[in-house]
Amino acid sequence: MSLKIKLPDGSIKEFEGQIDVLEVARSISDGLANAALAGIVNGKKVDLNHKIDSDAEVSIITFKSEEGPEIFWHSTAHLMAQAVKQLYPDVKVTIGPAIENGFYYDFDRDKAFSEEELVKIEDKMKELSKQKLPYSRKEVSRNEAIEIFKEMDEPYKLEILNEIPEDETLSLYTQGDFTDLCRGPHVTHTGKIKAFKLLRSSGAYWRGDEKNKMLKRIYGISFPSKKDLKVHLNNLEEAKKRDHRKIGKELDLFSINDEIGAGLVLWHPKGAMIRHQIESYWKEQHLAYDYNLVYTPHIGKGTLWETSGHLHFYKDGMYDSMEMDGIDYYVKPMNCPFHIMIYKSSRRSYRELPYKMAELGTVYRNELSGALHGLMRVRGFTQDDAHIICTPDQLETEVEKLLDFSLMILKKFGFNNFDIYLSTKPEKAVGEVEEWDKATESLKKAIEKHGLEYKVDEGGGAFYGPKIDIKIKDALNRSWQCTTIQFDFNLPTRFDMDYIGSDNQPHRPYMIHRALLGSIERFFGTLIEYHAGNFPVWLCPVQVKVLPIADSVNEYGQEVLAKLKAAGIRAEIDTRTEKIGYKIREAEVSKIPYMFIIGGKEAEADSVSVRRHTKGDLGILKVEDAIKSVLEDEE
RNA sequence: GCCAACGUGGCUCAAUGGUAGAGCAGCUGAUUUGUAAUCAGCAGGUUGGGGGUUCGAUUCCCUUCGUUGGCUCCA
Repeated sequence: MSLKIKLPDGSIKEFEGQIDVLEVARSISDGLANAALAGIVNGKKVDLNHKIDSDAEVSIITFKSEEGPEIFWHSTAHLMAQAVKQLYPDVKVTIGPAIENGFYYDFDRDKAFSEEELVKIEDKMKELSKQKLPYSRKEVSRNEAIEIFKEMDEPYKLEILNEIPEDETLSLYTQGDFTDLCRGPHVTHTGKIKAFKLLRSSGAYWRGDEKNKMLKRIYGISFPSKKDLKVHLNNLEEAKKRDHRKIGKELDLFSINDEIGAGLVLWHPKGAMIRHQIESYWKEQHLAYDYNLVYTPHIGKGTLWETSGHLHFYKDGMYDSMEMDGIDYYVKPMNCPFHIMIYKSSRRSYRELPYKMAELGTVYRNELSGALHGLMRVRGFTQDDAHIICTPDQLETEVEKLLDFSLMILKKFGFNNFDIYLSTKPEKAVGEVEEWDKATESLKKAIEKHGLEYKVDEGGGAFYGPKIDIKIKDALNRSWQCTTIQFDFNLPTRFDMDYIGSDNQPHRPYMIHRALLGSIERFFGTLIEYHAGNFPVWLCPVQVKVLPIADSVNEYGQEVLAKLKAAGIRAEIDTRTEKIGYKIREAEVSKIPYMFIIGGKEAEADSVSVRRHTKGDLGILKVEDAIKSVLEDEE
């Protein structure tokens, strides 16, 4: 956050860090005569040493804060907690932060909050908002805080307080009869919160740990005005329309069948055609970039998974073993061990490195039933997996190439907006610190070389290495991880991988796992939502629909169809005896990008009337020209 | 797995403690049509599965499976 304000004497002051700007704003807007203009920066009160008159001109020049709405949401969370405590005094409060899209507050209560109760809470919040209760800050020592929350009988707050060092000073925020332990900042008073909506209630484990008690969480969103709220709720409605599950059904792309099993996807002909296009492109590009395409089995012996460590670290995620000839086999949850075995199938020289293997490898993971979500989280999926085995010297170049390659592929699918995350060493990790540093640095350099913005997830790496993740957002603004580029300091050692260097000595290679699309299923889901089913032309299962106006031109229609097919375009013809409006509607609903409409006029002039999906009639073109424009659109 | 909500013909949805109805899709016939729905007829459901309460349940209860929203996890 940064704050820049202009004082009455014309001087400008700037602040960085966590600023309780609203505290500042209050001093200004309330126009307290001769009030000291003060703010809170990084939790400390800052006196700006300026006495101002009630009508003095103090203006905020810039106030930048990524967490801008979060302050607002967090204040709303407090307001909600106050309402809940007033309505249900026995409920214990826990925590209630702002999140990416709104806020939540977790309460300890036996019963879940019903929809009617949410409405009741909303009404109470409205009431409290009208009272314009100021949020006041008070600083206390930890021990004072403990006394206060003991008095209030809030065990969760006490649990938090007990973990805080004794000499720490804490802040409490109080509005009306409600006090919460909170770092702040907050809006000035509850009256600022004019529009809010409690969206849903759900269960959530205390501190996110399934061993703990399941609390009852309420999610909500708020805005300074009713209009903003309306726009937001409207956006949510719009977003639902592009839900991949809905579009997948409407366009007959895929299904998930109860009788087969949860999280197991059936790709229908149209979805399969899109997948075929994705995979063909993927293979073509990998070959062009010196990857070796490989195929590996779906199951492997238990001993293999013991060596890899999966049976130790990942057993819960694996399907149970099956026995054959007294030996346990497991369905693969990952492809790595197989690729490693290909690498190890012969002595490798440094001259062979980097050695790259890529496979569209189908894996099965036992995801929790409650976590399954359309194509986004399934139990059987195909990763576009690759492993790059290289020397330490090659690391940086390889990472850079990889990022280039990833971005090129994502762009081809029309993705231009995504979030990039760099995840660094967690506390528990294998490998040397220097190795981690070197690898992390090379990842960072690669991103920065592209001038890309990224967020650092400190300690968010896997235990076996740092990684870059690229996430794409879906219709409901949830982000889904697609691309992942991960280092691995674990498997090369576990499998005792080596290569013979120029010094004729064996050396341990570096290994990079990467998936660009992530899984074909999730990628497809994201693709559907991103384009709302209006896929780029090169992916469309049917690119052109030929629509004869009457039976009399069906024959000409067939000729046009043949020409389209000869040009390599996926085309169909609709020769049913229906009105043209009906045929067009069907093609539009199916989101077919091009309609070639033909009647007597077109048949005579060797032409077609071109209609583009969502754009309408583009006029009459010679068949060859029409075909050419479709082909151009493919790129 | 946990906390909730939901589960009616292929799809979208309606109805009731007395045993299910519409639109779309499908089928049949008529219509030969100029840029987003031609008309008519037909067929289709033991209301996710199992159990219970009841004279009677799809409607109430239990259980199971699944879906949805979260928690957790992750591609």
